[in-house]
This record gives sequence, C-alpha cells and structure tokens, in this order.
Amino acid sequence: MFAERGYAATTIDEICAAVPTSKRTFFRYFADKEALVFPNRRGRLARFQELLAAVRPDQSPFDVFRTVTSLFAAEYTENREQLLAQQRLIAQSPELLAREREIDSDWEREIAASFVRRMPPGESGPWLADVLAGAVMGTVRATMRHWYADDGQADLESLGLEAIDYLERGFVFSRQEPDA
Amino acid sequence: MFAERGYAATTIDEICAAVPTSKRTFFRYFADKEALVFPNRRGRLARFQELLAAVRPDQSPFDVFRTVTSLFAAEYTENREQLLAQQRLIAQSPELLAREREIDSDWEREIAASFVRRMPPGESGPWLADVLAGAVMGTVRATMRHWYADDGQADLESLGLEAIDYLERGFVFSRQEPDA
DNA sequence: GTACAAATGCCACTGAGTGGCATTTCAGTT
DNA sequence: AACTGAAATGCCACTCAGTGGCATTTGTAC
Repeated sequence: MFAERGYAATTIDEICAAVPTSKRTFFRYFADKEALVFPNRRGRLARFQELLAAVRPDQSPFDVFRTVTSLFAAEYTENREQLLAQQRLIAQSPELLAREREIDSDWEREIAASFVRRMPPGESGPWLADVLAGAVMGTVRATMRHWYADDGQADLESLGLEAIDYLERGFVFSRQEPDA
Repeated sequence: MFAERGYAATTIDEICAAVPTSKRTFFRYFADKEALVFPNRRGRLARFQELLAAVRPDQSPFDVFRTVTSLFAAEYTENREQLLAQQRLIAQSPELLAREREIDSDWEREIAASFVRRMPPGESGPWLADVLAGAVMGTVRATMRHWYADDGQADLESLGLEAIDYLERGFVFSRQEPDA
C-alpha cells in the first residue's frame, strides 16, 4: 500500500481496514507507523551485536569491520531488489529518513562498544573508539547512499572494503595541482 | 518552559497561551514544535556554506576542516552554557535527537559539496568526497558527544583537530598485546 | 479618513497515538 | 462438552500536532 499510494498518503485506518483489524490492535504490535517500514528492528540489532561479538578478540577494529562488511555486502546483494524498494520508500519521507538515521545511530553505538574492547587500554581509549566508530558509520552511510544511487549495480563489498582502507591508512590522494 | 516541564510535556497550546498568540500564528512562524529548539536553522546552514566557500580553493579538504573546526570550537566554547542547556533538552527527546541528526545530515551534504570541488578530478572523486564527508561528520558528532558528556570542560579545538589528524593520517594505534 | 495588504485569530478538521474497559478467543482442566 | 482464567482484540473517547478556510484586525500609503 505504501508503494502504491505513498507512505504519508496511506493512513493507519486504511491499513487496519485492509488487514482487517482494529487500530488499537495495530498499535499493540507496532510501536508506530514507521515500524512497518523497518521490521524486526530489535532482532536485527541483536544479530549485529552477536556478529561483532563473534569476531576473535585479538582482531583489530578494522579487521572486525572487514569481516562484517563482507557479510553484509553478500546479504544486501542477495536482497538487492527488496532493499531498493525499501529505500525508494524511505527516500520520499523525512520521517523515515530520520528513523533510518536513528537505527544507524544504534548500530554505531554497538560498533563503538565493540571497538572499545579492542583498543589499547589508556586514557583516550573510549574516546578514540567512539570517534572511529563515528567515522566508520559515516563511511558506511555514504557507501550505502552510492550503492542505492547506483541502483545496486556496484560491487558493495569492494566499495565497503575500499572505504575501510581509507580509514585505516588515511585519506591520501594527489592534491589538485593548479594549472598543472 | 521546555526546561521547566520538559519538551514533550509542554504543549503548543500552552506555549501560545503564554506568549500570548494563537496556535495558527505560531505555525506561521515555526514549521513545527521542534523548530523552537533549533532556531534559525536555514541561516546557520547558509553561514556554514559561506565559511566553506571562503576557504582558498587550493586548500585540501583537511585544511578546510581544520579552519572550520577552529572557528566553531571558539564559538561553541564561547556559548558553552547555552549549548549545554540545549543539549540537555535534546537528550530527553527522541524527536529532537532525530532532528539534530537531520541537521547534521544537511551540514554533511555541504561538506561533501565543498570537498568534491577540492578533489582530484576523476571517476572516484564524488564518491571519495562523500565518504570523507561522512567520516568527517561522524568524527565531529562523536567529538561533540564527548564534549557534552564532559560538560564542555575539554578543549574542543584540540579534540577536533586530533580527530582530523586521525582521518588524514589513518587510525594507527598500538595493537593490544595479549599477555604482554 | 479611506483603501488596500499583511498579519492575526478563530473554527473545524485530519491523523497519529493512548487509556480504559468490555468482549471475544483460546488454552487447559474436569 | 462445559468451565475457568488469561491473553488477545475491539470499541470509544480522548489528547496533541499540524492544516485549510475564512473572517477580522492591524498597519500603512495616499
């Protein structure tokens, strides 16, 4: 229904009439309208947590994220069409975009928690882990944007791994030469 | 009123009664309730655009951001109390947190636009600029979180510049030695 | 003082989300 | 099959954010 009429144009009353069920029952199963677009949010986050925890503890944050990137790249490539449809829906509504960022923020917290365990102990450990997690999530978001903008044609794993390399080794690139 | 009763607990009707004005007039001046907490959003973004545009075009993205960081660090330190109060307000409401992320997202777009002009021309230019902008905004957000968590005691400029150094040179740090 | 435009107020409305309570459904028991 | 307690569902009324339409006020130029 969202795909046909648009997210905002579809009221919860209409959805309930179509199921059919009562609005009251709807809100017992979904926290709000947005939850329809991001199903099983808790479960996905929990699984992400487990994935992070499963990586060997002596692996660096970057190795952790390379592992996770390859895993998710495969999964997202598998479900490409579904994800593209979801993204088309999200793109048309500021609320949904906001909710997507909120979810990313949850994931970023998990990344930071995973990183802090792998940091050298010391004063700046938590701070550094947090900054790195922020940078990682930033690159992931940018990468996903490009993949979506490209209709999922690009190789997601390559993009992700390249972005991680930039973070690990620094963003070095030839400076723009004036008049060269 | 938000500070006294909390954001969610203060209705627009109450605000209008206090001013006093009508609810209809309120919505002619503010797009929504959240706009009260983030005043002059357009103006701030426009000023940020100008700051980015004012930096010499041969400066690298990192130099751009060092300049901007120093500027904002000074300004934020100046208005420390006000910012802390605003942050306390934002922290209590998911809606406001979402709005803050939305604003950050706008700023990230501007950063990316500024970076892409300073990138070496070529295929991966826009993609790299976007990824870097994402990483930058990620570190900025993490940095601000730490500054807020620290009640604005830390030296914001040092934190910001340090984070930029990490991005430019790569996140290198001694690996955790097992049993060393 | 008149005329015109902009700002404001008023009213009714939609749509998301909640609280309270009655009713149904369903499982286990005898 | 009838009974019982709990969970699921439905129904109704409500709050609050936000919008549309229209009348009224305010201010300003002449």
